[in-house]
Amino acid sequence: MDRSLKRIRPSPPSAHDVARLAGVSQAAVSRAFTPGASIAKATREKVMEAATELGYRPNLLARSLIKGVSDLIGVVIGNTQNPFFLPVLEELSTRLTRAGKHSLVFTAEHGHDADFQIEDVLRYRVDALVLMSASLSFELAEKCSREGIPLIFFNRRPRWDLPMASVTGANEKGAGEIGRHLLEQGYRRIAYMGGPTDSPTNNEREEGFRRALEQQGAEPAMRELGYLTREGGMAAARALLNRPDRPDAIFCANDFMAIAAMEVARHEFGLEIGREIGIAGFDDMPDASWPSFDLTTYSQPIGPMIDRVMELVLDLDARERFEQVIVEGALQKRGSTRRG
Amino acid sequence: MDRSLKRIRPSPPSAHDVARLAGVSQAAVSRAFTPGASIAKATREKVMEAATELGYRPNLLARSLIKGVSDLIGVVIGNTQNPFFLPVLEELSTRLTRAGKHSLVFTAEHGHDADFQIEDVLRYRVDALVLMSASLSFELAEKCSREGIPLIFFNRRPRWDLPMASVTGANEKGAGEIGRHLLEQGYRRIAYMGGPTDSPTNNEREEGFRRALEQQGAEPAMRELGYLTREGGMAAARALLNRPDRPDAIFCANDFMAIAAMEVARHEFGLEIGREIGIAGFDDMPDASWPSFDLTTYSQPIGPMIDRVMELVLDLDARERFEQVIVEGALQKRGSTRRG
DNA sequence: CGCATGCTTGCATGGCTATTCACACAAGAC
DNA sequence: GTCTTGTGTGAATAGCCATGCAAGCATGCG
Repeated sequence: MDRSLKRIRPSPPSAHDVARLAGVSQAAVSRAFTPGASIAKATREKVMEAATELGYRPNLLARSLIKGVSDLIGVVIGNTQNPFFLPVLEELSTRLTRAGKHSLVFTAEHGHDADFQIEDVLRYRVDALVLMSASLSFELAEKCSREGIPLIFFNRRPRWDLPMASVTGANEKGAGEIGRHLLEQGYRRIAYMGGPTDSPTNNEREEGFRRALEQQGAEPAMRELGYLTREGGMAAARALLNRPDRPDAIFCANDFMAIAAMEVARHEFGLEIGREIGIAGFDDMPDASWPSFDLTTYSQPIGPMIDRVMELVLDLDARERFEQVIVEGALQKRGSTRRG
Repeated sequence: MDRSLKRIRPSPPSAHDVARLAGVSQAAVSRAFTPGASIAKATREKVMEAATELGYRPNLLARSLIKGVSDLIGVVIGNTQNPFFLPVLEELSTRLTRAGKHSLVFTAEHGHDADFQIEDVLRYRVDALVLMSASLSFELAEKCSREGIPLIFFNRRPRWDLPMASVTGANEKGAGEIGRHLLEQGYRRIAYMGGPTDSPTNNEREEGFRRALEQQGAEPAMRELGYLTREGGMAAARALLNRPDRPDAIFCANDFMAIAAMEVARHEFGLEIGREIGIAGFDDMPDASWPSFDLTTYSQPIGPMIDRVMELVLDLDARERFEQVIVEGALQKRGSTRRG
């Protein structure tokens, strides 16, 4: 009986309310809030005044419904402990907002499958989908493309030959530079420590590295593939360092794992980093330059990479060009591979 | 002339299309997709079949428009380099998705002001707003509350006596434990290194720390307040360590700054961490337990904290109780404060 | 003064779905 | 066989805003 739910939420004023107060039509209100619309200055002011008084704010959901464009960009972050992605996410979100878009963030729960959530993403009619280090099943990818939603992979190339763009660092090139650098420094028993073999990023880095060693006539690298977690990296490092032919240098698929390896080498095996064991990573994430790590690595320049992502998100034409953009970084020589 | 924009986007099928194909009304389609709605099993199947054939997916924007509930939760992350927030954000986003909500992420561009963006947030009719380590001006906060949008501060108490809830770690208690721990370890010239004084989080930690020292009859701590960036932390550490009465222990407002301080102490001043200088932080972020840091800290348990955030987001009643939830963590004694 | 032009404005409609209401129909009670 | 329930269904409406269209108005030109 009159168990009135205490104003669950006072429904916000609509354009009609404003129109009534301002003594104009609802259409005028709409135009007042549309930059460049055909409306007299005086009218716009009247409307704005009424709007302020009522606390009116156009409902973007309704606008999206009409325009068929939501201005929402889905961002899927692969479930990773890798701190590299925090600045990336921040930068992306900032830039999207500045461009009048907004980021709807999802996390891929179990490693690979952003699958389950995609359904939700699509229901919100996002204008584009940015996948950060996450994968996608064949069907799902197809579903998006059929839906006309551009797919942009960040830091990961799409596995199949499907219509989607990608922005990645210079994996092969960078890994090659790391390989040559290690040889120059005099390391000879070199290992590669990577992620899962079904990760294109991992494979490109390994391949670039392998090829560089080969070209220099060096022994092929030992391999140890773990997961991309902290524990995975540590386990992989232990496996390598326990080998009878213990490597004297390790190139890790990313900085995060490199730091894990460094910690194991230094604190579990008592090795002096650089002199007794060289360690290199990939990404140049902020942690890499802490003096305690001083990690040699190949940078993935976040700013320029996001630049390219934004182009792909905003440029309609790009939807038809499924570019594989590669952004070059630079070798960061640091103490972790300094021998003498 | 017929410069047809090559199917800008094939407008997705609507409930009407499905209804026509299935030979039912649009209402039936709606019901088929509404769990618990009054619809015959056979009808639902017919609808689902047609829906699958057309690739139909209910438009959440339209649904939101009707229901007056968007299922969108605004998440504002303060512009911070602090890696602590990546796992927090991931966990929050995952949990929201699991609860059928979705996170609209914004970044507060210039330190304090999430202000500018709030306007956008409100236009999307978010159901709630979670502020992570970000502040909000008085007017904006009021605007939200007038709009009926619950505000939830995470890791930061609202500065004014306004209707908003907060979930924070046990700042005072934790800082007190750190203080007592440092004294127990025999440190005597103790410093506090914190963030800006207008940050309630900073102030609570400093206050808890100060009081603990006082109760133990110890000298009041030296203070050095920097910004919450890496460079700020390093600068503050240099200032402290250059003092004639150099402290023998430093408690930093968070792990991120503690690590910055540790790096300066170790690599610029050549001090042995623990023996010559004790360092403690707050948060227990993943990096803190790398053996190279082995940082004593007070944990902010992400899981339980997010639990409480979710309660506040989901529980309608909570909107009327503006709770200040404090989640206790535990002192993590590690090597960075081990003297002998 | 007549008319063309350009700027403003309101009306009406559309976009997509959830929900109320009334109604049809089947099953069960008597 | 009638009456009552109950279940399923469709028509109609609402929710909020943008936009095509036509009409109003003023201005400028001839």
